[in-house]
Amino acid sequence: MLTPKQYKLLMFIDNSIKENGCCPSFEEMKQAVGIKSKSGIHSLIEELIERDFIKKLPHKARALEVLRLPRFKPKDIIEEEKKIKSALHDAALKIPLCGKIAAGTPIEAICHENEYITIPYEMAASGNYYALTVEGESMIEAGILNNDIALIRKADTAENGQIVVALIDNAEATLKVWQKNKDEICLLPRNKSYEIRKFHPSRVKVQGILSGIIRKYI
Amino acid sequence: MLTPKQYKLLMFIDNSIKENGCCPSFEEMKQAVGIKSKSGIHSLIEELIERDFIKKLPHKARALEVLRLPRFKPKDIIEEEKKIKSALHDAALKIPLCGKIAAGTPIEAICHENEYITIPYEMAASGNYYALTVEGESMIEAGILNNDIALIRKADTAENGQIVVALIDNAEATLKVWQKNKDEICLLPRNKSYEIRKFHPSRVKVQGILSGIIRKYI
DNA sequence: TAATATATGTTCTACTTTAGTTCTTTGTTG
DNA sequence: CAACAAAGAACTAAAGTAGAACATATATTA
Repeated sequence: MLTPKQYKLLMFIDNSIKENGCCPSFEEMKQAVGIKSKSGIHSLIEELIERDFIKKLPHKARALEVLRLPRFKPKDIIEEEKKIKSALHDAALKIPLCGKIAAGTPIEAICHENEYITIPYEMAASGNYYALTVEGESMIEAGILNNDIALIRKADTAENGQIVVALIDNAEATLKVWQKNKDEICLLPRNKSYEIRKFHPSRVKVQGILSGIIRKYI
Repeated sequence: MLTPKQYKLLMFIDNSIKENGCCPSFEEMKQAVGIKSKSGIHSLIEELIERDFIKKLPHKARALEVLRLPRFKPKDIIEEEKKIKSALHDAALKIPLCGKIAAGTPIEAICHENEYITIPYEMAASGNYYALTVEGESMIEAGILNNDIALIRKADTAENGQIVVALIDNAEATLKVWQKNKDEICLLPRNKSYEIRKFHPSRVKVQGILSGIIRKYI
């Protein structure tokens, strides 16, 4: 049976010939298998020849031929493929990135369908999510900075104290702490130099609840 | 198997015969393959004959015959594989989650190999990354809160002003703003109630540079 | 049909680039 | 430390490029 490297190389050569019609060079094999020296490839190939998996025209370059393929995969390869699969599963969550939150238009209107952000799987295990770029400093004391990416779970109601995306007069979307009193909605900033805004409940709609923050440092 | 030029020529000849019904001349092949001398074509053809891909009627002009073509994969399989590859590329990376950053022991020592966090692909396009849970409030004015997940890019040097994971006396790891003066390292908090700590350069090592923050709201 | 022109194919030399081999060093692991 | 795997340098070989001279087919036409 083959070692993982031998298996990987054999499959690469076979695949490469079937796809490109021509035999890969040692340099290409190096890359594919992930080793840094041609001598490594050389010995792998000798081993594959010895085991009758490939044939070589002597004194020719790029003149390998695959004779047969192994029936079984080495265990390590199976393990690796499983990992890749689960990584794929975990990573499958892409959510749309919907422009800037302080913009004066409703969120739906400014969604570009082709911008997505990949988010941590655990972060959005269920429900519908979207992402916004935060503009402005009004939530700075809640650790939400300008240009942070806010992950929003779609919702139309909120509990007091939650940070929400609120749509005011169907025109302006903003990220604030939600507080509903008897006859009014208060949108609380988390920055002392910003003022609390109060609205009649009919003027304000919850568009989503803040579910995560992602920030990148350059 | 074939070299790229051999493959190109073989496919051209095969195609040409199928399309025009007759074998192309050397001049035509020169153009098709992109070389400037007939001798090159000649040797390519000799090689193709040697490998049993084409046959030649001796002492005849334009008298080549294609015997076989390299085995190909069905196109749909190639397409599918490409899709998987690009999905993988887009997929989020998993990086190890390494315990809490304020802990008194060096980071390497507390890494649990089996805890991972999936992060946005764009966030860690290259290099080696790991993640830490932030403990404490010392960076609160930089928008980094208790329990945030800090994404760290492994590094052993930093520029002044960057937020780094600093290891002090090989014992204590901490997240602070890095500032190197003439003869001392200053670790600056971003919280007025914390003090700046100063060390002799020999006592402090950079373990990584803050590359991202991920926060989850429940 | 023989002579000839043109198209086509072959061989040679010289050279550059790419590919493959071998050997030494280095590092790892049991 | 022995056994092994990998990395790298130095080397050898093959592939590719180019041009010229030569050889052979095929077509033309006197």
